[in-house]
Amino acid sequence: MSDVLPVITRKEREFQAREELIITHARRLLLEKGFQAWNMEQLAEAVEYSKGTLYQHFSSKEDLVLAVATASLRQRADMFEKASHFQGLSRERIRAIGFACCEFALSCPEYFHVEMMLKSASFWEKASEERRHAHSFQGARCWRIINNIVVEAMALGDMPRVQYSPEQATFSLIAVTVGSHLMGREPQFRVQAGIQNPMLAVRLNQDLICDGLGWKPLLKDHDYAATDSRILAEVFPNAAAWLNADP
Amino acid sequence: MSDVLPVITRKEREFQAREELIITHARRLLLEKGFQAWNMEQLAEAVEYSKGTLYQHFSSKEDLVLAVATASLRQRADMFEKASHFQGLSRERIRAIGFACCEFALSCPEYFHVEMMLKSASFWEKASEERRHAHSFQGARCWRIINNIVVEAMALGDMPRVQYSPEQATFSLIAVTVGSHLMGREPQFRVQAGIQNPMLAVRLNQDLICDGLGWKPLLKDHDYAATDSRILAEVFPNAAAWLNADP
DNA sequence: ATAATATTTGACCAATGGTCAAAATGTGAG
DNA sequence: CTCACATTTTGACCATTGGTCAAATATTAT
Repeated sequence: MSDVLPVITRKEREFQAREELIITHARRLLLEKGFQAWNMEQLAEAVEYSKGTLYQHFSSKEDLVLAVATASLRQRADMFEKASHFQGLSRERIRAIGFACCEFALSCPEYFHVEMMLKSASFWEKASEERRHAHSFQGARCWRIINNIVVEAMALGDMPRVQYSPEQATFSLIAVTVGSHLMGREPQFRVQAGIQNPMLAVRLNQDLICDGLGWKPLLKDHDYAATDSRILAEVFPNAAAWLNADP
Repeated sequence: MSDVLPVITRKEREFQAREELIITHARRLLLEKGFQAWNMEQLAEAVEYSKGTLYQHFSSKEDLVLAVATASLRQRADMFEKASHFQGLSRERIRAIGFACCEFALSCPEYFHVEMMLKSASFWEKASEERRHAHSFQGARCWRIINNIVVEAMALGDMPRVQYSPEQATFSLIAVTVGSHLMGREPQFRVQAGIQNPMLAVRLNQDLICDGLGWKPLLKDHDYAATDSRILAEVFPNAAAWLNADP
């Protein structure tokens, strides 16, 4: 019961707490206004510190935004990890990941757009080396979790391994997911496509890819509604009724 | 043979030519540097006019970038239209659109990222009303061409119409395509997925969606290599060997 | 209490999107 | 050709904002 063990001092804890505060407010601004329509002064006011203090945490506005994205991405990986422990068929497990991704998208609605933003070279290179590394690390976590399930599915014979490599299948799943989340946020597309619940559209598209990959059991050969109930109950007990609704 | 008919005067032609010049250079800068890492002064130098002249064409930097995106999108719709005249089965025709989209992506590599950029509210509202309208119009053209083929496929019985509405199927195709193009441009993903040719990955993912939709004939039931040869020969005679290569 | 150290602040700087009066160019009548 | 008028182009100028740093303030140690 001494002060020796904790290598994190009170100061450092306060510093970290402040960093989280800044990130939270920056995330809100990103969601409400995008990247351009707010400035560091406004953010400083919002967190009740001065601009100079912000720059003790982040080397640039880009560095800060990358930190926001990475925080969200870590949450995404955490939720993927949790979902990956779901007990069931390989396709049921990838389905749990699909739910996790929707749950995540509801919790971090700004994420996918921010992620697209920081892909431009000029953005990336204005962020600090550590933060870039941290972001890549969390991205790799997400990739690995999905890829592991795909590899396992092929090993179990749930998915044919002749046509596509596991990495290609993983890429397909990620591409359709990102594309669906991005498009599902566009009012114009939502109207044209008559989409009421964008998350349902995301999961539908994931199903199409899985069926296309021949990932058994196919949609028509299994009672996935029962699976969904289990996933919601076991993995997201608090999420409740956000997905099945199709008004 | 008089000067009466052309309602476009020499001045107006020169004005339009200069606008195209500006858009072309802006597109190059967007591709090389993204949105932030160049300024209107540099662009003015590049086109050998002054900053003030640029603002006779565009009300803001955002307005200019939207013009770039719309010019690309018009080209995309034109190529879709051309591809949609391909004679063949409904799934062969949607395949021709898939090729058109890859050909387009090679010709306008900056497009998808720029498109994502202008989805943020602050960006959109800094552009002029006319340009926003022009952009929506070209977007609707692309949508309609795809949707028409989907509707036709369902009418012909090539695709089951019970599970998904044509609009949902169209949305799936667009989402997977956009997602694949975006992800395929990320070196990190390319390495992880072992992708040599991103365009091949895009078309593969489109195939997965089509198979998932039950769009007959399925990949395994038809000689699509022959179809591809026909598409390349008939629709893109100049494109030559950019796609089948799988080194 | 006081000195030493660490932290916070906001005035300041440089870069840049956007404006506009003045300069330059084009036009047409005499 | 010349001059007056209209149109177009220009770049100095302004306001905003990302980023810096010396001074002010707070904290800690003696």
